[in-house]
Amino acid sequence: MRILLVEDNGALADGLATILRGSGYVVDVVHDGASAEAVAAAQNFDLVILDLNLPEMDGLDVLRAMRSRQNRAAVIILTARGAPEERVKGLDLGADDYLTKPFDISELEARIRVLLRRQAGMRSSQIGYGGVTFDLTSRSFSSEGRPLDIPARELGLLELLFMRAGKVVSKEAIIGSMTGFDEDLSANAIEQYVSRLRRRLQPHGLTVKSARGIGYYLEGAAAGR
Amino acid sequence: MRILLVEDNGALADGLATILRGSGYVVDVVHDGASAEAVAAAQNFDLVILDLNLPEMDGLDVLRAMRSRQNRAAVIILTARGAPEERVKGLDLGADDYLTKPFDISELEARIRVLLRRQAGMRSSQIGYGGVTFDLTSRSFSSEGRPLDIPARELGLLELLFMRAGKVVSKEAIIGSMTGFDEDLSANAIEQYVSRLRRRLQPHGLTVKSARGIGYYLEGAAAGR
DNA sequence: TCGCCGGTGCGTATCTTGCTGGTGGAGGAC
DNA sequence: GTCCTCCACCAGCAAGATACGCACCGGCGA
Repeated sequence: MRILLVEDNGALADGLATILRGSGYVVDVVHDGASAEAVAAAQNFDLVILDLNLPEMDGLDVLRAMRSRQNRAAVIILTARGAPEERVKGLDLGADDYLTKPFDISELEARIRVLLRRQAGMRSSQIGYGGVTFDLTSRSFSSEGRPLDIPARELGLLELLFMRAGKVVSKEAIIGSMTGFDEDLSANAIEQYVSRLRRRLQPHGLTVKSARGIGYYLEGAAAGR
Repeated sequence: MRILLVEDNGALADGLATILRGSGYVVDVVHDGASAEAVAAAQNFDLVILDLNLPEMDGLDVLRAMRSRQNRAAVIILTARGAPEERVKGLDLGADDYLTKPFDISELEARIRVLLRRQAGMRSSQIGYGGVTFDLTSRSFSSEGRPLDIPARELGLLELLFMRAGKVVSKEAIIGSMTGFDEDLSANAIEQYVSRLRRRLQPHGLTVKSARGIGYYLEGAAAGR
């Protein structure tokens, strides 16, 4: 986990950096707004701890610049100013949290854990295959950021194939997982869905291959988690 | 956007709920830990505001129970206790933020915005889609600098679609996040809002697409998050 | 009172679903 | 290599499901 610490008070910066390193984070320190801007633009950090009172460039301006550059790192603001309007402004500018000096080190560490935990949690719900990604939470497919418009039945089949990610799924297994107790589907119906899916997916670099007499599987470069 | 407020002090609960509703959130209120547990288990909320001092069941236990059930809703803890160890404990149990009473309403609202924004994967307070931008801070839409005048219900729906950033949102999810306990909405009503929104948004280059049998999503070039 | 907002009911247009049947190709038997 | 069988594929179709938008009504605030 990589943290950028922006703090002009040398003693405080050193102390914080030492403690955070002791907790296992990789910490880079800069002492003014302009360097913060430059470093944040050049490298990727998971988290930025940002003092508001900075020489060269105000902390809020650093934040604004980062966000306008689509930098998605989490940001914790540190400041001596306690005015509520200040805090609200910082938060609305895109900060994720706010601590007023003097603060408790263990509380800072707890808040860091919260933010890193959230970031980790956000990532894990997508599966990519070929040019297409599947979002587990919304159960929807998208290609290049655009949602794919797929009817329910075909979507169910595609989801199944995605979950088995490139392995062959037998026709019986497909029928089994797409029907309830009292319903049934002809094997031909499955072939029908496959045919329709193929046509729909062709522009997106994803193909459904058939294993003759056995079943179907996805072909395309696996990508993502 | 749906919020669960857990607070045993009746006056405070009423006051907060009124203010939040005034800001356009759907707010449900419960007064003790056991009910909080039950309600959170049964329904989906975008955010839970949780007092720690509760009858029946401690706030931290409610939080623990939620997280162990994989409930991923954002949680803000409210408490009179100011001890740093208390805060650290709350945050490490899975809370996303912590406010000590007495707190500033505008700060609470700012922190709510931060959490909702983060859930949507956004880093700044402005979201652009097609020719329309949404400002999280003022919860208002504008096109080419001019504010758009949209009735409350339609605004809620459009906000939801914006927050999901072009992903498909199921009709059930829409109904869920637009209604509280005792209310309900017909599926037809949603279709109605969509229809009205479409007419309203057409001049501004923004279209609501329907994924038949699944839900709705926004179409238009996404810009800024 | 008027006008706007929120919500329901219903007829119509559109899309999906599952089947049938015909065609073509794969692969085994000889 | 040739033939033959079986399987996969797809066009087309009818029935059913779903979304759409209009008409309309009640409520509330100006």
